[in-house]
Amino acid sequence: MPTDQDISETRVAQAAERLRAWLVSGQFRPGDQLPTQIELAESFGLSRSVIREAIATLKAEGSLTSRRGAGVFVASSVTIPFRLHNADLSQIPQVLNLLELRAAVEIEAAGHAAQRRTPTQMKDIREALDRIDANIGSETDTIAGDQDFHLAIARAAGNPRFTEFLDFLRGILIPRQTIRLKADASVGTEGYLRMLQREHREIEDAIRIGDPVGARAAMRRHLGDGARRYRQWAEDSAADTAVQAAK
Amino acid sequence: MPTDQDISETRVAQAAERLRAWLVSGQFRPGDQLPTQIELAESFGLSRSVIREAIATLKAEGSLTSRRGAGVFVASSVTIPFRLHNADLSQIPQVLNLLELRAAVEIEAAGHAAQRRTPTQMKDIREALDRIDANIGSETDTIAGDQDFHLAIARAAGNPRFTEFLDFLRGILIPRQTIRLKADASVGTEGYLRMLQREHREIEDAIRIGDPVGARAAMRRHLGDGARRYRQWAEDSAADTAVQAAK
DNA sequence: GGTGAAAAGTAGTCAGACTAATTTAGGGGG
DNA sequence: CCCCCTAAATTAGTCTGACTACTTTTCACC
Repeated sequence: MPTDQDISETRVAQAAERLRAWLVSGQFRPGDQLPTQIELAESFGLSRSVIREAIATLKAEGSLTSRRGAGVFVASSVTIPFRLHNADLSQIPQVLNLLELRAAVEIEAAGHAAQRRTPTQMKDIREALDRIDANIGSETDTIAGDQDFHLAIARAAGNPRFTEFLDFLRGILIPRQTIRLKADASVGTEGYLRMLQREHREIEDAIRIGDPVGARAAMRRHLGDGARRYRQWAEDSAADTAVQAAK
Repeated sequence: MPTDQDISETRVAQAAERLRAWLVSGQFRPGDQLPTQIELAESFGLSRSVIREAIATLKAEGSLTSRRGAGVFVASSVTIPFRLHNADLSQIPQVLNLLELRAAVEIEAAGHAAQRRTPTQMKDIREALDRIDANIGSETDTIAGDQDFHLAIARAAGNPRFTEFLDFLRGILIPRQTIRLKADASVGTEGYLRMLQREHREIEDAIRIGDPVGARAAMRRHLGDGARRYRQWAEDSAADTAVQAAK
């Protein structure tokens, strides 16, 4: 059985990291030419092969381009990738870990929203809630409404990175969430949705009156409950489905 | 004016293309081991360097992994990339937005750590603090110690996704942070570091006694102060440095 | 049959040389 | 003075061979 633990980073990874830092810090701006590979090798104290592989990595990520005979250049727009490795979302603990990460960001987003939301953003939040109320019979519309509500809060936080990151996690978790809601629905759609709406209202209230502590607390409660419900449902259905052997 | 058109693909690109074809065609399935680099070089009629760079490309894309001494393998499970677009960190607001995102995760990590930390993890946190005290004269050691402290807390949160994500953000923000510390240092290294340590101790106390609310509050204060200090320094030095033309 | 140490196998790193392309510099002609 | 052509310098791409660090396998020993 392989130990499967990456302890020591390779020098290629280290070099790539240093180069990424250069790009991101603005030391080299889009279109700029990097030092020659030989110079990089000398200044990093590494061999040219390692530098070349690091550059190959950044080229694959879209951050660098190179022209034979000319040099290595910074691509027009720098994007830094973050990868979720081993994202096996059939594993319940994996999903819970991601839900927890998302909760961390959403809780803080609610707090910022309470301090920064514009009147327009407040209106968007409120309208999302009203839409859920209106569609409380339809499953799909309700899911969409719930997404809208959380998205509106993220926007109101006034930090585009929050929106970006939550969009990313949402994309991963939505399929799971849909299943969860269906499971909950079997218990009793309407009652469940009304409870959700109570939690939503608490969040909205705190944001409206500009109370960041209250907004964070309400959001924490809301997401904590959601995670608990998911865990419960997952364990129940796991007991049914019996076995899922190797990975 | 450069022709700027890549007409002839490099051999690295060709090799990467052939390997990609293997993966999508299902000739090699997730978890499978590829032929050795030497065998690949021979069968492709290319040098090992070219094969290695092609592999580096596919690793960057998340399709392959390699284990030193063992071999190259098809990535066993999905890796989902999250990209920070237009991450121009020479812009101060951009840095502040990322610091805020990091704070959201670190605050929650401190809370989880207070509830979940093992005795060993508690010891790691404490040792990181002691190390900062011991090196309170040296700049570089202190920065490393600070990183270790925050890293130990992230680990103690018991959710590997937190560690992963914070590592990612740290890699981006470290160069900035280093600069910031130097700037602060000019004001008075020792006094500044002692203040940092006071904040650190508060966090550590709360985690030790298992108080998640206190841990989150202390971490929020600590990171909030850090962001304020960074903003202050950035605005000051922007006024000074005025211009930085081309190189 | 289990165990531990030696051997074999494999990716990671380094050094140097050569190839092919671009960029720069210089010289000659208009 | 400018333009164009050629030659030199520069630079990324490729190849070779060696060595290191780590893992897996083998095999003798208990």
